[in-house]
Order: sequence, then C-alpha cells, then structure tokens
Amino acid sequence: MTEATDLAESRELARMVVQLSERARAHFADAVAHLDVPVLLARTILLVDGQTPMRDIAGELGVDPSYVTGIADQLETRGLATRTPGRDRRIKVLALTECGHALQARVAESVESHGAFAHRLDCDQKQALRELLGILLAETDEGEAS
Amino acid sequence: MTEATDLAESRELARMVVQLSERARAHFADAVAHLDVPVLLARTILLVDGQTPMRDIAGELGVDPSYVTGIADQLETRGLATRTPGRDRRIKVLALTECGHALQARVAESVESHGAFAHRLDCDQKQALRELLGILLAETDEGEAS
DNA sequence: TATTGTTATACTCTATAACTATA
DNA sequence: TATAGTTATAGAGTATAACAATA
Repeated sequence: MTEATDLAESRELARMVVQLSERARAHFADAVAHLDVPVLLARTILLVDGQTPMRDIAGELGVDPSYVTGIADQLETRGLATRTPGRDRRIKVLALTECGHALQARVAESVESHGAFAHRLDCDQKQALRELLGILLAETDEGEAS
Repeated sequence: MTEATDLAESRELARMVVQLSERARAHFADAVAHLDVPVLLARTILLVDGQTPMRDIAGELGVDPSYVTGIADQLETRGLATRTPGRDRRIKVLALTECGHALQARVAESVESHGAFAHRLDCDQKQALRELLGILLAETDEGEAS
C-alpha cells in the first residue's frame, strides 16, 4: 500500500512542478509584457554575452538551432544585436548593441521588480529547494538511459 | 548586493523548475509511449471518473474547453469513453467503457513501473519538497493579482 | 441572458530536411 | 567528411469566435 501512496505522492509532486513551471513562464511573460518584445526575444537577450555561438544559445533556450536564426534576425532587425563571425568562421556569435544592452538591463530589472520567482523563500529554504530539485534533476539524468 | 544574488538564485531555481517540468512531461510520455495512445489522451484518461464535466476536465488539463471536444471524440472513437448528459443537460460527463478502465489501469501501471517521478526522495524529502513548492504556488497565487 | 459543449478556422511555436560556407 | 548556420516548409498543439441547446 505504501507503493500506491508513493505513486500518488510522486504524481502530486509532478503536478506541482509542472504547475509551478507554467507560472514561472507566465510570471516572466508578465514581467516583460510592457517592454514590447516577444517573450522569446526577452529570454534570449538575457543570454547574449558576445561570445556564445548561436548553437549554444539554442541549447540554453532548449530549441532547435535552426530556430535561433529567426530569433537572431529579429534581434538584428530591432537593432538589439549583431551577428559577428568567430575565429572559426562557421561560428557566429551574437553581441548586443547599445540598444541591446539597455534592453537587457531593462528586462533584468523588470523581472526583478515584478517580484523574483522565489521571493518569499528565505535563504535556507532556497538552499533546501535547490538541493531537492538537484536530486531530481540528477535522478532523471540517470534514468534517461533506461 | 544581496539583492542581485537573490535575483540570480531565483532565476536559477526557476530554471530548475522549468527543466524538471519538461523532464516530468518527457517521463510521462516515455512511460505511455508503448500504449499507442497520444499523450494527451493518456493524461485525460487518468482524469475521467464518470462525474466530471468536460469543462472541468479542460481546467485540469490546462487547455481550452473547446479543445476537450476533440479529445472526447477520440476517446469515443477508440471506444474508451462515452459522453453522457448530467442532470443539467447542458453538461456532459465522460465515463470510461470497459476498455477505458483497462487502459486507465495500464496507464497508471506504466507510469508507476517506469519509475515514479520522485522515486529517489525519501519521505522526509518529499514532504519538504511539497511544502516548499506549496509556498511558491501560494505565493504566485497572491502575486497574480498585482 | 448566461452557460455547456460544438464547429470551423486560424495562429503560434517548433522541428525537419535540404542547402551553403567553412573546416 | 563533418559542422555552423540558413532557408523553406510542414506539423503539432492550441486558442478564438460564432453557434446550438439548455438553463
């Protein structure tokens, strides 16, 4: 019977995580809504550091590399970033323009002032949460081989 | 300076939650892949209890009510569930057929045997995690008013 | 008039595959 | 030949709006 209970507990936890994840997305979207940039652009602009290949940005965003082409196009069209080839000329890195830096700061600021995600957890709680999530992420890493 | 750190910590936690949520979805999809039903049907079939209005099922699935029409169609086409009107005849309730019950059991079993989501957390850890997630979910509930 | 479910349609997001240019 | 990015296209998933039946 503990097995059934364990399963139910696991399901409830999974549901909570999924729910929380959706709220985190919504929270971010709300925070940047007034900035007049699509959410994915706002997410991306936080990752642009002038040295990360587009392929790696795709990885960090969790999307296909081909998709980043469109994002980079939009960033360039809006005058927020430029593509420059790296030493390996196949590679292109995104670098923020002046406007881009300004927007990056405003995005960060908006997310912050909109109330940080884990705002009401104290230090110990955040630490505990990070550890627990870490265990679960590590667990699924291993589990994926099966 | 602690503010910047707090923000970074919140962001990291948010990232972990989102990542974990994606893995939970993938985990579920893997678990039911061999059953030859679309993931959304598998998710739905776990919710069908013979008394929940379709509108409420939409809420639990987190999709638009109109979308549930298609899901219900598929469940009926596959002989897994039937629509029956409630006492309020505007309302329709999904009820599992015999096949549907069998599949519901197999879905639950598959998810379980595929390794429960929080498998490697002990009781105390699960309890702690539930509490922390509960705080965050409650927090964003309030926060959404702003 | 308000609500449930339905229908038809349109849209958003994202991956796939074939291509180019470098290496 | 293998890899980074690009292009064009296709598909999944989902919402929207107008509608019918019922309350």
